[in-house]
Amino acid sequence: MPELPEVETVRRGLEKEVVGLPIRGIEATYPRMVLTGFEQLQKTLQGQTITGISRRGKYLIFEIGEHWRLISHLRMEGKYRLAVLDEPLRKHDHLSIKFDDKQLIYSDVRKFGTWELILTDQLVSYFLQKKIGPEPTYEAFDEEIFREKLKKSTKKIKPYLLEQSLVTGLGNIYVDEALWYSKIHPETRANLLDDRSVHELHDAIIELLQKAVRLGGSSIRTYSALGTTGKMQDELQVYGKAETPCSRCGTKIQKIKVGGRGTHFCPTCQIKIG
DNA sequence: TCTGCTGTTCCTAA
DNA sequence: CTTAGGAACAGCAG
Repeated sequence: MPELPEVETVRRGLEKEVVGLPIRGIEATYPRMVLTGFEQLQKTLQGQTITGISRRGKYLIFEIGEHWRLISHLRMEGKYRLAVLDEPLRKHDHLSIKFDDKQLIYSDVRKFGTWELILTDQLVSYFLQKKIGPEPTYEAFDEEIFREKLKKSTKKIKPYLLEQSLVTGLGNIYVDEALWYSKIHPETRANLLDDRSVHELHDAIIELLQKAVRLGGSSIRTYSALGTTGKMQDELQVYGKAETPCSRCGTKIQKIKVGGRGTHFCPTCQIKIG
């Protein structure tokens, strides 16, 4: 499910459903996905109450009591859903948190998603170490700093944005969208972007992700789970639109490969420089 | 059956 | 430092 808007939508759903509930037990059919160890997680969280759900970039953070934070990353296909207590786990369900009268199930076909239990004290250093950049808001995402970083790099802009270090939250869908809005070719080297382009890109990222959050994210492959009823997929301009006309100029949207990822762009609006 | 594709991230090697 | 490529895993389309 995972770019920032989808993760934020899941966060809001979880917040409504599980905050304030004491954890009665945790079950795993795939304990290996708990990188910090399933047994310790089970022992530590038994009886503790979920006090909040927060988010940093694409990471969900379960706040558990004062001292513990459970960091959940959905990667490509992780999903949460609520179920009655006696519902058995299905094929791709890996973990379940049991409450008094319901359970929260984590399901993930590709098993890429992870859970990590850390002390609250370690939260800041966790994200520092992963080099997670600022949140995509006007307050946190400073255009000057963005411009200076871009100026010092010859990386292609698309893969660079996917690193999460310039700004966090973009994935393969929204990065293509943001580059289309700011009329930048995805293979443009970062240091070749002029100030005007950088400005447009900066604002496009913020506006696009904020709009996607407002619309509840994009639901591309969906079934009943928290955060899967978004409307943003109807607003996409290039992602998944290969061979259809660009809404700005009518040219057919092209699909190429950049940094190993499928990449959609308008060859007329997004001219390659350099 | 085989290939290539998929909303992510991390690691290695050149 | 940069990039490319592959790995983790499973399913789907052609």
